[in-house]
Amino acid sequence: MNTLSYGLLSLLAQSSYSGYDLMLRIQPFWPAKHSQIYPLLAKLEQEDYIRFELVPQRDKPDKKVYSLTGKGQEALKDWFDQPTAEPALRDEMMLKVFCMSYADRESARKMLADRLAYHKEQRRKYEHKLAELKEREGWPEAGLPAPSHPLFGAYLLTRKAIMSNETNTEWCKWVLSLLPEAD
Amino acid sequence: MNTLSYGLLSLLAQSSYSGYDLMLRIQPFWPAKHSQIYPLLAKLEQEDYIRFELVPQRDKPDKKVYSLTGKGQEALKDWFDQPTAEPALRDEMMLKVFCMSYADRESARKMLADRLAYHKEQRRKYEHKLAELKEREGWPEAGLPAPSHPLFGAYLLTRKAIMSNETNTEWCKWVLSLLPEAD
DNA sequence: TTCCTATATGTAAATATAGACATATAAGCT
DNA sequence: AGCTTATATGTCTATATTTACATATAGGAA
Repeated sequence: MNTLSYGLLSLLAQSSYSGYDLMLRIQPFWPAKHSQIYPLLAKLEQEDYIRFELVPQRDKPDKKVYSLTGKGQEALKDWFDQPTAEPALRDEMMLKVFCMSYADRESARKMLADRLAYHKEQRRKYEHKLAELKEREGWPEAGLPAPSHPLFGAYLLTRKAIMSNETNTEWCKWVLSLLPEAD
Repeated sequence: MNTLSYGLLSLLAQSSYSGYDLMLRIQPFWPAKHSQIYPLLAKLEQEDYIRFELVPQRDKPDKKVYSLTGKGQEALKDWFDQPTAEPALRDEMMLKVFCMSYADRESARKMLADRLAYHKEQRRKYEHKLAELKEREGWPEAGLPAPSHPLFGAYLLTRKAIMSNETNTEWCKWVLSLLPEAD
């Protein structure tokens, strides 16, 4: 049981999902390809942490909808109380910034403009997710979901993503302001 | 040549470092163990991107001090103009937050308090690095280093780290305020 | 019609990363 | 005297992760 496994269980604690859904939803928190997810789900199913139901679909391939077993729920609780690993950020751009004084002004500006566009697109997605959350049944009519609310965690994470997004956007704009166009 | 390789070249563009130094300095931007760094440096040296000088030391083991070759400098410039990969953040805590509504209040508070302590310690290190930068020779007496200054990138990255640190700290405190102690 | 994207699931091979084993010196702690 | 930490470099093995190969249906774009 590695961290990604627990991440999948954690998502399944909130709702049942197909492997494809899980793959898409875990991206913002733990990037992984489907080639890593599917074998892991098969292993978790074999070891009785999760089970699946085959759901035939029209217009789309059939899917396996996974849900937590009792053993899975217990594993999740045990994991929660274990020490948490430090976050690991790997960003090629930060490595490039290190040698920025040796690069062309235009190259540097382009790199930052690209990152800014990336953040803008991400921001759009986060706002969409927030709107989606607020339409989910059980969402409180006023204020935030309580800590016991199943959507509490998802809400906190979306807020976190938006906060980080704003900070990163601000940083990119600041750096661009230090690199005036050389027209 | 993978991203870590370019990261090492990027650090060496700024100054000469031993493998041990490189390992320590690249951590905030691209976490890697010495067991990954040393073989990579040997490969980069074999392929003439970097060279080293054996430096005997008293009181400490001898070291290899690496520096960029002309080929390394060219590779760095070419890399800079290539499209930059998206950042990848892997944080076990974010996965735990997803299922936080199913965990004990105390466990959740402990997790966040631990993270807060981690951020505080990191903040101390970043401030130290900033102070260190300002003592380096060539640092401008007033204002920021110019974009052409060799320390420009390091300064931008330290500022970025501090900004993110503040945002993450703020988020942790906000979540803790939503989880009052159940004394 | 051909290409690309999204949905959906899988496997095989290559690469990246982490953990353990190995060695050496010196300082500080118990 | 033995333990831990920091400096310093390396290898070997296990695991994690990515890339490529595979297949199937449907919709939209060119």
